[in-house]
Amino acid sequence: MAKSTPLPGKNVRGSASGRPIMALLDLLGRRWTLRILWELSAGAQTFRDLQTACDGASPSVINTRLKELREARLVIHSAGEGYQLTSQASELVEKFLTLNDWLDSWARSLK
Amino acid sequence: MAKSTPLPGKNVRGSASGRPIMALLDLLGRRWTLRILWELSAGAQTFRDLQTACDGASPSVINTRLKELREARLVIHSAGEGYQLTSQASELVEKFLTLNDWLDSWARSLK
DNA sequence: TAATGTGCTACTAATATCGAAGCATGCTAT
DNA sequence: ATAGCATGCTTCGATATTAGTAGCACATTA
Repeated sequence: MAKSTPLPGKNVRGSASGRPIMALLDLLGRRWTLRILWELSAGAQTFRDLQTACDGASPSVINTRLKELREARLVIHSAGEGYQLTSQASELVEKFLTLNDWLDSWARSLK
Repeated sequence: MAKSTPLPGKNVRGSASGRPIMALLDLLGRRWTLRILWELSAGAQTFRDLQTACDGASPSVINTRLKELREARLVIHSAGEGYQLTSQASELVEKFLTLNDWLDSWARSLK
């Protein structure tokens, strides 16, 4: 059975509760998903640019992740611009990945 | 070659830059990692309780994730208490805990 | 019309994860 | 002391996911 896109209200891998947080944790816990959101937070990218930015990850995975992110309305594709975050995703990435201070302190603590 | 724990300053899957953000994205993008942090944010848990909370995920994966999280100093294990977040990890998880409004709006937008 | 860019799909191989079983240690009650 | 019981795992074959390479279809540009 093919893995389906985790969305609020649906059963997701590891939880049958339908709670949005579980869908989000499942979605973001797939390989390359966080990285893609991160790379797109810098601005719109074409499929190939995105692939390059992701250190040459397979097109098959990139494409699967983009499909999931589009179903989850976190990414949209527009002909001229390429792939970009929805405003909703921008908010998420802002909350989630504005971690500069935290990252510095994490890195220091591990030296 | 076995997958190693992604840490700041090291080469991680998908990036040779050593940047802390890349280590974090790799670490958090592994299955169950986000979920474990989420479950532990409610308080310390024993290995088995954590496994139950994670809907019966395999002990092998849970154990691998816990090892990684301990190496990354995001989780500690104390004999009496079980597994728990470090203060650093708590700060990080704050980011998820403050997502309630975002999650509601995400869920609504997908109905 | 040939070259280039873009967004993919198809396929096989490698890796990661699942799922069940079970082991070792340290309690605790009998 | 010993028979449970909880905890923290380890092992292993089966299954699922991801990686990696090749190449197709369409559009634009030269």
